[in-house]
Amino acid sequence: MATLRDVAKVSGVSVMTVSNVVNGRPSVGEATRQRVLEVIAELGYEANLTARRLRAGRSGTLALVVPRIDHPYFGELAARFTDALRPTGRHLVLEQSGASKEGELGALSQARLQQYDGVLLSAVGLQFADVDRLDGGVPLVLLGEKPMPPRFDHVSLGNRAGGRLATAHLLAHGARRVLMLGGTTAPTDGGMGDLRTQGWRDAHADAGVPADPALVVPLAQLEMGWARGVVRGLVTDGPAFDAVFAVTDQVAVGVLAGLRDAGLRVPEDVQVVGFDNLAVGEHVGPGLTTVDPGNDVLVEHAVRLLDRRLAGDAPEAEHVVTPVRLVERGTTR
Amino acid sequence: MATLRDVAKVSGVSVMTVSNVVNGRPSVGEATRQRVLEVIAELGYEANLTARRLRAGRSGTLALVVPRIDHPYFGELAARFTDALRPTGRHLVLEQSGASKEGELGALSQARLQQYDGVLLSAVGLQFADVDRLDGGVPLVLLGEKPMPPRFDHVSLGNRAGGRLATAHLLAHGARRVLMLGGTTAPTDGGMGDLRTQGWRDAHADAGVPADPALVVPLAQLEMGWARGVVRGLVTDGPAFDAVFAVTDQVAVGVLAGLRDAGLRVPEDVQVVGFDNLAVGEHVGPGLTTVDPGNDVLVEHAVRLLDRRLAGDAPEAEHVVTPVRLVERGTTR
DNA sequence: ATCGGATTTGTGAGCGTTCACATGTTGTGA
DNA sequence: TCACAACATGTGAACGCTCACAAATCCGAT
Repeated sequence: MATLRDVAKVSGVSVMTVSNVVNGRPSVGEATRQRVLEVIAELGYEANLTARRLRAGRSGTLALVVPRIDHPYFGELAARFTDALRPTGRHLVLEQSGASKEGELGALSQARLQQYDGVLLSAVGLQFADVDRLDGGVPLVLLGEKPMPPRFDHVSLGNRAGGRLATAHLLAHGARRVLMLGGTTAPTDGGMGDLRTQGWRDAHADAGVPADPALVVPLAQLEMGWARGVVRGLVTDGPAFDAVFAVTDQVAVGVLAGLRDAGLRVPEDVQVVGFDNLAVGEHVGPGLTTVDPGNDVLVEHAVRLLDRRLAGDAPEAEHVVTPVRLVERGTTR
Repeated sequence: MATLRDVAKVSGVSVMTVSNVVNGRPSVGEATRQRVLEVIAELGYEANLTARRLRAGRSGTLALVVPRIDHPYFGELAARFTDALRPTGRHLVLEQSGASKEGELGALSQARLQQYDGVLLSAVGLQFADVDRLDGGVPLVLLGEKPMPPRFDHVSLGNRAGGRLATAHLLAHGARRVLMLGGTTAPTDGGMGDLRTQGWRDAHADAGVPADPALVVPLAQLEMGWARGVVRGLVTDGPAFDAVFAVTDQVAVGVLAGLRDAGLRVPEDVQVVGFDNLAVGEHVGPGLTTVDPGNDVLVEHAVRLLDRRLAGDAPEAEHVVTPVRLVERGTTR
């Protein structure tokens, strides 16, 4: 690989002048610039980003850390961020923190985060303490639901409002026994499950319908297959229900399959609402009614907050909650 | 951030000794090692990966470049690679080359690729020439279907065999007019569409059933929504068909929705087979019959080939094609 | 001629690490 | 007592780049 020095030698100028040309700095004479550019093309020189980063401290690269990229929610989110960042000339790489504790810590090590100008961290699997340990060496914006150290900028979805919206919709359309699938019977980590379940309770209170705790069914995994099996079991052995609020669309797809397995019709026998507004929801079954969590707003704010830090402003941390919106489709009446 | 020098100063040894401790090199006395480790813990020292990479030339980081991470196929693939690589101590970052030409070139620039020890490049949107331009500065394994410069290691799916398998299955189960949705009427770039369509032709030839060219319908986008609309249109205005071979599962999900829109039953009126064996296929409609493209084998070989290059062996490039397998579910009889 | 100022180019150091090698330190046998 | 390993630690340079600053060049105005 050609280096700055090679280019300098061939074009008969100093290394610094070549650097100035490469970086488009103004103080270079037109003739010199042309000559240098020719040599650059000739030698096929490309800047060594590693060296640049070591010296200059920036890399033009941001990272998005997500638990698992094969969860469609994160895939869609990652694509949104990439699209939002591309026009600004920065670029995004994705890191998976993974399910395992070690993978998570590895992804969060200062050593790794240091490599980026800024990090968007989806804190789903992380505990407060894990995140608290990170000393703000790198501009960091947290994404996700859990309570997190307030010194970090933090954008979360309107989980509670969304749960309320979804459940209210079901109750308003005649449901009386709304299964909260993937909820938490007692508050655990203040995460997604807790908040969406709280929204489910809120809606019941609003509507004056008693919220039967037996209808809150936790899920060991928020996966389609798992949810499907659980729903199938609940139809025969569980409490009676005439609607399901699935904690995620992923779960909702499993619910639809499970209800079909059990011979129940949607929405006639059981109504279903999901959460996330995944692309697949539009095309599954009669169309999944779901809560749009405002990912566009999430991305917009996250980028804004990160930019603010990158610009060196260090105002007090902000905590933004996105607005949610119900998307009505065929799984509700 | 603490540096090697800080640690050295505090623990009263030289920088090199600290480096030796950090890298677990053997030539360090036990007492010294302990002291240094203590200081490291005390100062919270973590190695600067950028500096290490600049000096040592390796980073322990591999990259997987995919067109769009929000396509479930790539999400699942990325997760597989991450899982396969984690035990080996290396780690994987994901880059999106994106739909745009510029994004693609950016992701493929030597400058970017240089930052990694090795690169897995999913060459879906790339032309032969784009890839050919890359001079092997970095160990590179190509993934994907298109014809590529033979000097690169290359793993591709058994596209043609898969198309044949899918179509044969339909023909064997009574279908006579199999729509090839997302196929190519004339060979274009030798990519996925061409190959799977060729498989569709193969199966017809095998079965002695005439392959009506009118049944090959290209798709502007391989997306659920788009495919859905096209199918709906074909039911009323297109050639008669009693089965659909969808070029991807993503398309197949759209097909299922489109057929439902048109009031057709699956598999009674129309049978459907997809390609990719995405997780969602199992739970959509009556369960999507699909071709498993052997992603496990893909990953295994890709990692093996990359490791070979990383080890410095430079034997002749290999081109591996994965074995495919039909997964029978409810959308076929 | 001389000067000040703007413009253009060059110099040396250093980012944090690792490499090749030199030096120091200890123990062992003759 | 000395030579010679074997082990332990240290030295200086270098990776390729950018920073702060110094030096050179050019220009018209005095």
